[in-house]
Amino acid sequence: MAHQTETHDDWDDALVPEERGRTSRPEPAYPVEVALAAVAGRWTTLVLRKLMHGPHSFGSLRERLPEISAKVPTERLRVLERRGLVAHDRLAGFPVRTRYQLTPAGAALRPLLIELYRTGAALTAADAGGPPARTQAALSGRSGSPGK
Amino acid sequence: MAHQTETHDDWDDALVPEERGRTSRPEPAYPVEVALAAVAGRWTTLVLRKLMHGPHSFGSLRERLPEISAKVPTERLRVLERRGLVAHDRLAGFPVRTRYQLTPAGAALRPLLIELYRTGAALTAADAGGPPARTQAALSGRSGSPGK
DNA sequence: CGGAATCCTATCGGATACTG
DNA sequence: CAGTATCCGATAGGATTCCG
Repeated sequence: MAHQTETHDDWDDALVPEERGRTSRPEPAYPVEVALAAVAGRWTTLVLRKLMHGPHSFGSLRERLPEISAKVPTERLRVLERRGLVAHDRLAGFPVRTRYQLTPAGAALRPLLIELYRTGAALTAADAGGPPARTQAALSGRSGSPGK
Repeated sequence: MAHQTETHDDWDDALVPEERGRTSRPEPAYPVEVALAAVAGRWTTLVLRKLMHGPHSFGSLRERLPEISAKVPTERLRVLERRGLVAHDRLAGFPVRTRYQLTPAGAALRPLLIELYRTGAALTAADAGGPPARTQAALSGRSGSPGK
């Protein structure tokens, strides 16, 4: 394997397929950060999951998530809206009813939620199945030049 | 479609394939939360990405992530270790050198990182391509019984 | 070189109370 | 019913300093 003069920042094409992914800091435009920002925050994935089933009203969401406080769904929904992941409309008439639903962009988060579940389940299984994975013994003790 | 007496919490099998996924709060054992916890925190995904390429020393990591402060990588690495995602061994001898590398469990995060990038890139593209997605106009005005 | 300890600040999450 | 406004405690992140 050829190593260059200095940097061997070998960018993995699977992890960083584009040029804009080659950042050395967590800038907001970095795609991974964008996706994380979309699902970040307590209750966010649960709200999204509910909305994946279809539209929900404000109270309807709170019913399904009983332990959520008053402010949180408001905050979450507002952020999700600002990001274009959720939209709402008001069904006027009686006691005002608002309907929240995912936009196409929001619906696009579905594969990510599935992958999050899958990964988390796998990690949990690994926890129970095997030991803490102290791979120390598997490490080779090469003490060559530090490289840089 | 059969609806039961009260709850029509139709659980999407893709989103919630198992019984333990049927939670109404963000409990730590909920797989999605497990996965999110693994990649949560500033710089975490970047650290993981570096380690995906292979082992790194403490200083090596800081070199690659210049703007990271001293405490953060320590904290991140410790947390990742506690979760069994990273392991380290010390290459004794001269100025002590420590080698961090992913455990098999840590390497299992790779698909998630890829999916995060993919999703984030898609969201960004949607941002640039289309308007803020005020789908209000696209919402159908069904004013039937709220269901519950 | 590789950390641990300490301090400080910004932000988040939650509870409560009030408004449209 | 559907929010908004305010307060507050907990925590995360960053800088700095010191120790193995």
